[in-house]
Amino acid sequence: MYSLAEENYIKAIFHLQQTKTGAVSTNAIAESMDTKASSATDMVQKLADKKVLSYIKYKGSKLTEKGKKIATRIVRKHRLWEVFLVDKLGFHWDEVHEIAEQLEHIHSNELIKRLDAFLGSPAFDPHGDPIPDEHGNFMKTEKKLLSQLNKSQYGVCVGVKESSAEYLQYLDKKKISIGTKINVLGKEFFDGSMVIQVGRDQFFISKQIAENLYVQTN
Amino acid sequence: MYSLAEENYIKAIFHLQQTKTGAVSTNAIAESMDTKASSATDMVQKLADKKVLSYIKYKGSKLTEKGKKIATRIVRKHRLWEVFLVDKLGFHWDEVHEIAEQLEHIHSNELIKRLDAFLGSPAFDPHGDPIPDEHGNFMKTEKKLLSQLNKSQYGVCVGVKESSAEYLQYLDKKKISIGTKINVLGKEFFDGSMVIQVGRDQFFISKQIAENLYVQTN
DNA sequence: CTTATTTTTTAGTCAAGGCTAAAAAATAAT
DNA sequence: ATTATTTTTTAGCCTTGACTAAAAAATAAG
Repeated sequence: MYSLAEENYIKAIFHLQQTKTGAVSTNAIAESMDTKASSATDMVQKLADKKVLSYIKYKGSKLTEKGKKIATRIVRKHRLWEVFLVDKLGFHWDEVHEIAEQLEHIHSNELIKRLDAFLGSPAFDPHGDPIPDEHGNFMKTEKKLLSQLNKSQYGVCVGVKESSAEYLQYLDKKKISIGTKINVLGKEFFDGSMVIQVGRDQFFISKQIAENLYVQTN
Repeated sequence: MYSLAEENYIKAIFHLQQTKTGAVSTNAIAESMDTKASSATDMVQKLADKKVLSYIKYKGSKLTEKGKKIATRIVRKHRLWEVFLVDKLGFHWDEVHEIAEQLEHIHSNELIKRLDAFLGSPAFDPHGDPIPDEHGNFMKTEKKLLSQLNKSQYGVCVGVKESSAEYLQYLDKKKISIGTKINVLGKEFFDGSMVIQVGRDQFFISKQIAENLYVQTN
């Protein structure tokens, strides 16, 4: 059994090595955990002792198969709980992260199995992120960023890259959620800004908005 | 915000002062928390500093109004989650305690409000224990112990005093659950044992069984 | 009303998980 | 190829919540 702190480190490292390739730096871990590098060093040394990750002094950390398994279990729990909060309790997608952050640490295999069944074994969470199955396998999707589309193309929103409450609330205000169809009416090559159409509304979005929204284009 | 350890102490003291009258002894707290008296002393001193309870050296502890409020909130959460686990996820009533013990520490008022609504604002948990409302008020019930009934009387099971998995499993085996009607066919005054009827079955039960089952008799 | 026993508290440790300050290694800049 | 700078680690300390052993208070027994 792993402590709350250990689980949170494992999850953070897992997410970090999704984006960056190779070993994850101690500083990156500390930053993402909102703590000091010295604390992160202590923790990765402990997790290395427990064979959860491989760690080379001054070189960084990389989760072992064991570590990845622990991480995907936590991610699975987090995302299933998010589905529960939105689908069953009627929460809004920008309100669930914090609560799921707590619920993901509840220990009970039976609970997860039953929760999954109760929710109809969803493949994606309310933000469009894939929910790993009980073996830790993620459903592969060929999604791209809205910013990669050009004029006259369109896509269906399938998820977000950034999921801060601010960003999600912006999307809400613009009536964009999972499943929303987005038409690109124009694109400015200088700054990457776009004019898009959502439902009957047309409006301008900055590059920053466009490169944090995933769309599917088939 | 209170730590996990603090919340568990508060809850334990709350339950202890339900049964025993007056202040709760440090030893009783230690025993119920499965820890040593010295640890309990440390904790009650800390909780007294925080005005959660009043503590007099060598005399024991008593929750303040503030402390009782915290405790009932935790009890409310625990029991609501138990209803969720049984009613929605199909768990058996003897399997839910451990999981609810974890879920009761999730912090979110909105979550509890929505969970309560989702479950239809139940007044009792799967063991027949009353669920306090959002103001901390328990529904009053005039239940008595099965052992208090005499020959030819009957009652409807409304709860259990003891809720160990062993006891609950015994009740299951005998097909006794909340709502089950129980007829007392005979009672032995020497040892308090009884012969009872449940559905079409008649069988013998010891005093120990009878005095851990609550019934309503109106 | 003393002595014995039980209960409770105090004093001193320990592990987990943080922190700061300083040292050491790696990387960048002259 | 040396400095300078950044990154990472080490060393030492703090808090929380546990523990053991010993002291002190309360209660029971003679």
